[in-house]
Amino acid sequence: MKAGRHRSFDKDTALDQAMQVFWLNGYPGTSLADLTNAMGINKPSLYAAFGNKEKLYKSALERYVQKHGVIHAKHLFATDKNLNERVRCYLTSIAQMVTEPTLPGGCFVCLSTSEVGGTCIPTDALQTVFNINEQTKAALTDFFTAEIAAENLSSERSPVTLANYILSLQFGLSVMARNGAKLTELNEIIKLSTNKL
Amino acid sequence: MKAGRHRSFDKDTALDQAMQVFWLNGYPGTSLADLTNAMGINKPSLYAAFGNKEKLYKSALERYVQKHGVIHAKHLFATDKNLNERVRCYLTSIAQMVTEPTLPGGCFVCLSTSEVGGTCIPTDALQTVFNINEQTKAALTDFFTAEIAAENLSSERSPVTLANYILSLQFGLSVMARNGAKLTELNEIIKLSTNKL
DNA sequence: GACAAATTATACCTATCGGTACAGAATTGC
DNA sequence: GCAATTCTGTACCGATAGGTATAATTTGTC
Repeated sequence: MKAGRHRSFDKDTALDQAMQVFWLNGYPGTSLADLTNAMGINKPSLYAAFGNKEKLYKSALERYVQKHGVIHAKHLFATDKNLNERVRCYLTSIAQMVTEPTLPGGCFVCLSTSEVGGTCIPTDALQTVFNINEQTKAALTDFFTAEIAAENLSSERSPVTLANYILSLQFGLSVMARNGAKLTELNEIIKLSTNKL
Repeated sequence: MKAGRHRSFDKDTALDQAMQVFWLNGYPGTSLADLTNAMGINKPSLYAAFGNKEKLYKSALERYVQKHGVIHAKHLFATDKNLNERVRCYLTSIAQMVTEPTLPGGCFVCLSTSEVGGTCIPTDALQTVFNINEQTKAALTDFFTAEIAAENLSSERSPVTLANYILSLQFGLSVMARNGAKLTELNEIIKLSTNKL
């Protein structure tokens, strides 16, 4: 055990709280006071544990991906369903999350991407958002490449185009959720989107 | 002519500048200094002409709708194309705008909708955003209702569902543009989205 | 138990936030 | 030309922004 006074809060729990605040309000809309209130700590503790606002934001984004982002991909690889059903389950899983009442609503990465254009988000954080989206796109591209190779899908359209299509659907669902759309509505959209893959 | 010193700037031009700043940075990401710099006026002039930050934001949103929002609908009613082509032209028109290099990128209303969840946007402005989206949805619903009545479209799916689908596509295109997607990529997405309405 | 190391709470820093008071400058009606 | 009116520029307001110095407190090591 290392010497010195012990941290009186759980770092991961505090990061979860910070993530939810950023998720709700975005980067410029979140103040340090918002963060310390939600995390139940004071500023020096925040800076000692997480660096600064920007680094905390990046950590929150990465935690979001781990906790609420990667969990949906498993539906794409379920062995007991055909391609259409799997993509539908994947998107429905996302739709459930973005409308989940106990969460801030929408997708944190989508909000961050929307805010990316502005001058108020530090360059490093901006790059983190781009990287996350690039990873999602790459994963979807790989998925569709494999599906085409397995002849579950026509090769008429490129895997990249299909990946872009799904990614833009995810974004669309997220913003719709922020606009107050209900899960049933999102599921209707998904049905419409995936009946012609 | 009314008495007193004349306003030394054009109100509509100044509003256009403000709109672009809000469009780029969002509501919490835009400061009064950003606004006055872009508008080329100082704060008392801004307050005299536009009220305050929130009212200016609402005015900017309404101007956005008039200047960059309503112009796309005409493609839905072109008489020389079938339904699929018309919807495609509508979405392509939007895709062009959200990727237009001389504009801030993405859709202002989409960004505002994304930011709606937070606590930093005043309630009135929030309501304005909801109203705009409600109008868009209503217009699309009316459009699809008419198309079904004209037997250009199967009545399997409700006009509201179809409207939600198109609206979520618009949002998806907007966020994709913010993520750096090129117009050609967005057009691929649109082709994929509309090839079996 | 003394000391070194690490965390805590308070208080403070400068800069900027949204918003305004006030004085001077410009314009019209008379 | 003068009064009334309206806008502009500067300077300022209290509050809050992100961030930190400092001292007190808690811990493991010797």
